[in-house]
Amino acid sequence: MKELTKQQSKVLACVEVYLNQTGFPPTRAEICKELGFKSPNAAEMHLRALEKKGFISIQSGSSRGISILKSQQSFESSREEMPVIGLVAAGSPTLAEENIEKRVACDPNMFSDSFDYFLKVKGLSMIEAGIHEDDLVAIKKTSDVKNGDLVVVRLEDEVTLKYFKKNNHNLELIPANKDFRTIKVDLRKEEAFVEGKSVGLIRTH
Amino acid sequence: MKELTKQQSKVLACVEVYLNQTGFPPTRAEICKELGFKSPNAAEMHLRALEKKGFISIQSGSSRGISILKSQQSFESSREEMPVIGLVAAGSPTLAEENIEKRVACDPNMFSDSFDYFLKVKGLSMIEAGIHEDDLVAIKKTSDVKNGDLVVVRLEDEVTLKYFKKNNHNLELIPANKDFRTIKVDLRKEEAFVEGKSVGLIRTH
DNA sequence: TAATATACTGTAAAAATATACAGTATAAAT
DNA sequence: ATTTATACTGTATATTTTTACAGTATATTA
Repeated sequence: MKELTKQQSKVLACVEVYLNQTGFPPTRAEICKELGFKSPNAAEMHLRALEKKGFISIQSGSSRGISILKSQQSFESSREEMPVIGLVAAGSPTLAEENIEKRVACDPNMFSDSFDYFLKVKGLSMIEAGIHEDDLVAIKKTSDVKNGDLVVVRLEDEVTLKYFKKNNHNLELIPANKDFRTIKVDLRKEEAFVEGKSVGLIRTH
Repeated sequence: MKELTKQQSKVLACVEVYLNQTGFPPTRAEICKELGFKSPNAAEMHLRALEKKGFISIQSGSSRGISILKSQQSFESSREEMPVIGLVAAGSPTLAEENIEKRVACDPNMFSDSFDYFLKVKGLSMIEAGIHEDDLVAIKKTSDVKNGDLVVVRLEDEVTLKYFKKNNHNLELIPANKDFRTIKVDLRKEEAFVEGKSVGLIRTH
């Protein structure tokens, strides 16, 4: 029921192209001219079908009142839906589809630095830094971090969000909660991978 | 010569917002309705000026034939530039141009509820709620708030962000910091205006 | 074989829209 | 003191546009 006929697909493409070129949607007559129809009703019927199938909405009575709901050519990288990843205990936070809890539309440059994904916080280890459970921390993938940065580090099979402090081979991952202990890593004996650092945070109240 | 007057700027913003919300540009009449003009010619003249200054192009004879050439606020199709307002001591936080510190591109529905602007937090009165100085709290304009909500309230000439608690005529505005005192208002003697409530928060690290 | 869906043509009227024209008012510039 | 630019109101009209109605044709389904 949700599939488009060949002609409906053409009409939808025509509307999208027109929109991209002019910045506003075409009239029925313009669609006809573009696709070679001789009656505005041809375009009208296709638009109605597209609306019924949920691809567009038509604002009745308004000229050019067509809004694209489902874009046909929507697989462009221009979408700014940032993935939200749960802080899973095992394995690094990958962007594999199964780890993505949801996506949030926002500007990748809304913080001082760009970022690659959101990490959903579990636990209370950073509570005194004002980071609560279920907050979304914006993570920029990088291993270029300084002491004091809030970083995502993977140790063995555990991923953690902590303050970063390193002196030679001694790495400390410092929580912001008196009830938690600093994780100390001797880099000569154990491995630690810096996955990224936080550039911001969002929370839903 | 390329600078916009205040009104031209408003009209351009109006067109851009309309476009983002509906997917097509507004008519002259719709601009008037939005901005409070009573003559379609008011919109017409501003549009002509915007065209002359190179911010838009108008396809003569076409309804809604407005194309944005230079966007005032460079935002993408599915996002809006949400205003950021400083928490000023005097007066209510209005969206007047002079109160807007900057704008942040993001999805107005990124939180559980839609919102109207960001309030930039001053002071530490909500620190135990994980709300820091300079955090941006997303505010939805409403007076429909419940006890426990994080609200923006105006008292006399002071605007404050606190937890809301009301019993009959006793209003309490509760901070989240032991060093601050709860503000108690007897609504029979003093007035208090609920400007809105928080639906979320963003912070730049 | 009839019914149904797709895909149109052609016409026309009502409604939406752009846009010209004639004014008014105000503040800043000359 | 007069011009100039900004910022409108109010009205009217030609044009654009939507949209309903009446058909035609063809392929597919029942």
